[in-house]
Amino acid sequence: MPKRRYLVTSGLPYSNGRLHVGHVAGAYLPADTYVRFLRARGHDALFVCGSDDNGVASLISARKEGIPVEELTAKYNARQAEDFKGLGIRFDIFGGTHQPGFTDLHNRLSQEMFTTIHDKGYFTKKTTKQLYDVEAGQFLPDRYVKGTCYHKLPDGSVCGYTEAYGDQCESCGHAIDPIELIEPTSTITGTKPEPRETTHWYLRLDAFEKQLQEWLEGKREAANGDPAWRETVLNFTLGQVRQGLPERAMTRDLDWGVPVPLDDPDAAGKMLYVWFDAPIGYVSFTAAYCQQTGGDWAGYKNWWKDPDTRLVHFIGEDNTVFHALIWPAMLMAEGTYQLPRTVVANSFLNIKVEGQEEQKISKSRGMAIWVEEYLKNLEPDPLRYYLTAISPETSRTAFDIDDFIARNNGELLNALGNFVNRTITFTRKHFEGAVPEPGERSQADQDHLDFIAAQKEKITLSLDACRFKAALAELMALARAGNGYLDLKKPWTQRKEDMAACGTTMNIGIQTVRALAVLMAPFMPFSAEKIAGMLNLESEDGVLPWDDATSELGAGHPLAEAEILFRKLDASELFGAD
RNA sequence: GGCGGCGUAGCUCAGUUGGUUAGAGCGAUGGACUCAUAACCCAUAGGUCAGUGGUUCAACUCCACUCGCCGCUACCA
Repeated sequence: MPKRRYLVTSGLPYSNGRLHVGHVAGAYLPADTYVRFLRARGHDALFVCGSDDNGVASLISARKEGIPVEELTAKYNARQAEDFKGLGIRFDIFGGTHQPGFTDLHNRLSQEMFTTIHDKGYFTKKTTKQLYDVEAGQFLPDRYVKGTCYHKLPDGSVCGYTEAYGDQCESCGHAIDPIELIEPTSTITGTKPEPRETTHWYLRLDAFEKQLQEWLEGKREAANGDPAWRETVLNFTLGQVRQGLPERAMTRDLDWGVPVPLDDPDAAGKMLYVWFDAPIGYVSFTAAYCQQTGGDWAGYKNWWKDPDTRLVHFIGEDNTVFHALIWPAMLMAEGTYQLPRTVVANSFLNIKVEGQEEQKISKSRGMAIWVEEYLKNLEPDPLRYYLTAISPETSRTAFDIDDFIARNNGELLNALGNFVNRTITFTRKHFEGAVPEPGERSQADQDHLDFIAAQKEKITLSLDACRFKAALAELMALARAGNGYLDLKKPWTQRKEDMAACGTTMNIGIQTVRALAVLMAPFMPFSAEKIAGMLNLESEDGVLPWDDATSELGAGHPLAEAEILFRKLDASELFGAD
């Protein structure tokens, strides 16, 4: 297999809060698993992420917490970085669009892209009326305006719902133009905003409709080693294209962000739209990485402008429109960058606790499992395992605490952990702490070895296709088969009758343990590392070469003492409210 | 209203171009074993694949409609 070069990104987390399990399951854990898999197969991979610090949401949060926005984003950037580290999600670089050491490069690259697109004529300059909060001194995004719904119902009356937000009325369901709201109120200050004129630059997405459509249509099938895109992403984006793509404003009236780099009085005091600069974060963090490791930030071009680099974005479903339509359109407009090869979008994760209905994860209602809290008491691998097992790849799924406990105890502990433990323990005890001679293999022995190879192949295919849940199920099938094999061969009986036959069984048992260690490493790196320790395997920076799953550990290879991989969990001792 | 998705065993879900008796895990029942974190293994039970109609030699799989649930509808990210 030829060595390939990958640039993998995870959607930038917004640096105005902590991370919960839904974030992890969406854009971060699958990406980390994928990168570990690529490296195990010998490919080059650069894994890039960082926080999204700009935009109005962090300003609002900073106001709420009563601290400067720089302080707020720095605080959450650091805490999120810790969370990722604790979970074994290992980015090569974790930057931030407004963090010290990153801002200069980020602003520069963002402004360059804006300028290039502007000079190529893909922006339209337009002046519109928007609501302005005089007290806060800022224009209000739709969502931050509240008022009475003006929408006329079929019977001729007016909806009149008084709690309607500026984007949509929850009572009649109609989309709202905030300018039309009756008695509008700013949700920031509670004052009445006034309409003011403002000028912005709109990206002409319509100019790229055809190009986007052809590009997306080409993603239905796997090609050139790139997987087929998920149907959910294609259905959504192609549906949008079919309906026609409107112009979208790429600038905002704000004082926090990347300044609009135009020599135009109308651009004074304006910033780039946060969704314009956020994906450029992937580029600027790459540049920062190049600067930190090789001294030359311009090295980012070797990743971003080289057609041999495969750019893969992992995101949550809410980011689909930005990563699969707007961002590619920006890249098409700019003209010198490579387009994403793959955009992997996961759906949201709901949460379910005993006695209650499944519901959305919610900060305000305390319905969330925070990574920080989890890591205080528990090991990362069970969470990595569970979140992959219930990965919302095709539709929403729910984090169910009872289910988490049941899977930890029944699958990780009883099936996988116990198999590793019984195999190592028995072999050490009866074969002087080393791998026994393979001896003569029966049909059953060969069948089991064939099964290992078959599972490795299935897992490889599934991971290549970014089907993490399916790959993990095949891994568990191998652990179960290991248990079945031992029960079939009964080495505890063989030991008394035919020591050589017993040695053959345990030799194959050890080969199975080794295969498990290699194949589970992308999913559960900490546990894989423990098994590697028991088997005295060489691993380079935590990477176990993928093909070692089916290469045999020789007779006489020493074994270390068995170590408990997973411990039994009880729901009552975990996950206190909030 | 428009776009999209979902509805498969008691529970959670898989079913990759339509093709033989529809699968897995958990749970339940019965049996076996004792190397192991009282774990593991084997067997059995259980489904009119939401419903109706259609295309086809053949449909869980394609088409139409019905019922139920959900998401999105774009300057909040």
